[in-house]
Amino acid sequence: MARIFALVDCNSFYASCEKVFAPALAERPVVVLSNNDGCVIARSAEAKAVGIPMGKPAYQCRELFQRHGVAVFSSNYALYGDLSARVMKTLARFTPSLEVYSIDEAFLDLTGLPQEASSYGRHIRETVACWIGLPVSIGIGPTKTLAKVANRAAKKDPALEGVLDFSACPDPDGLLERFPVEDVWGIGRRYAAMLARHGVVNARQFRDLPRDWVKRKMTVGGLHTLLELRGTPCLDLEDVASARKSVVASRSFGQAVTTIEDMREALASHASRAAQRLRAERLVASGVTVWVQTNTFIAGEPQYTNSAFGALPVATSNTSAIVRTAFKVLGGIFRPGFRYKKVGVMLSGLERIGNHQLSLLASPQEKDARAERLMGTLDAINCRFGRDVLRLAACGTEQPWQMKRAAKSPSYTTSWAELPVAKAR
DNA sequence: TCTGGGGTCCTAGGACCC
DNA sequence: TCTGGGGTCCTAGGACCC
Repeated sequence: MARIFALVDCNSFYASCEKVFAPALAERPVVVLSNNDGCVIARSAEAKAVGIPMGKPAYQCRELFQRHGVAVFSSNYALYGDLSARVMKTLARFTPSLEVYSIDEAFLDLTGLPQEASSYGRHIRETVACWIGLPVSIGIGPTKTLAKVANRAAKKDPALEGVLDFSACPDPDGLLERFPVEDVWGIGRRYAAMLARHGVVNARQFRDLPRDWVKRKMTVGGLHTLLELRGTPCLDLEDVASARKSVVASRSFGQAVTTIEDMREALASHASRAAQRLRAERLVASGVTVWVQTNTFIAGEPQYTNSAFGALPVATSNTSAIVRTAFKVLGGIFRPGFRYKKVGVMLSGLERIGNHQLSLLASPQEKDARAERLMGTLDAINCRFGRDVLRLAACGTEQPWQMKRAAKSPSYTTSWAELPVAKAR
């Protein structure tokens, strides 16, 4: 049976989340900034209309913000993550098979749908708007790549009212011709530049290239994209999440860090977050990579970046064990005399808990069990009373390196203390 | 002054083995 | 001294995604 895929994607997701709880902002331009209040990472339709570019450093936009009365928010991932989960739960009602592709996108398998696909899409769209208060766009097609194409077209053309079925499109070739090749899923900046040198600038031209040329120039990934544009599915729905291979935690500092003491505090705090994510997914890690980095944007300042790997004696998700190894690795790469911008940690060699190889030198089981209970208690307390209420002393108390979040909205849906208040008259 | 964070996959090439 | 073919594993780098 011919496949039918739908891609549902929330419009200006982070900015829309902020609007859900601030109805006064409904018609106003809204932007959300990256961590550390660095760059613009989300813009409402109104903010796009006044010409605020994506990815632009916030300090270069101050004037635009003022002139147009833009509401500016620091990113609030607790809020976005929670609204995302609600959207996904809603979408799951509409399909036997759902792939959560990112925080604001999901693929739905609509193969065998008894009714017309675009009216089903409109029904999904209205339901999400009504239940969650978020606007979505829906693209439908015989492959995931064409569903992506349709989705973007649906978003761009207001006449489509947020839903487009590629298969029902009267002029598919024309649609692909108007579609810039760099906007095709799987074709990034580098490949787009290479293709432009060969005179290929739109999706139709790309679709009609010879397949072995594409395979040679862009490997199998590029070939899959080509075939998918021709309507041959190469990518299936991944409805069971594939096993994660690594966990990364890193942040830029709010202000430059120069001492190893501050560096260790920040590293301990990132490593704690990474270890907690490991435990939440019932995983253990066998290796720790640490990297440090100065601020490459400051010309004329001495630059240094380095990274190193350390094996954990036993695969573990225990925060203290991971922090201990991370400190050892940091000791090997930290050089005094630099103004550091960032420290990061990556946990690798992940395995399901219980599956992992026990070391011959492993400590007695009793000790392991106690450490495990301690971590369980720590997670439970932080879950109940708020993230980081309980943390390792090594994370410090002053934390001068903490990132800036000057304009964060309340955690409306994930913190008792910050619930929105409604008044009735 | 101020420039995000977290992932995956593919390939080429080197080391090493028989 | 010459010297083939085949395999595995690891790493680095490049490309992509949101």
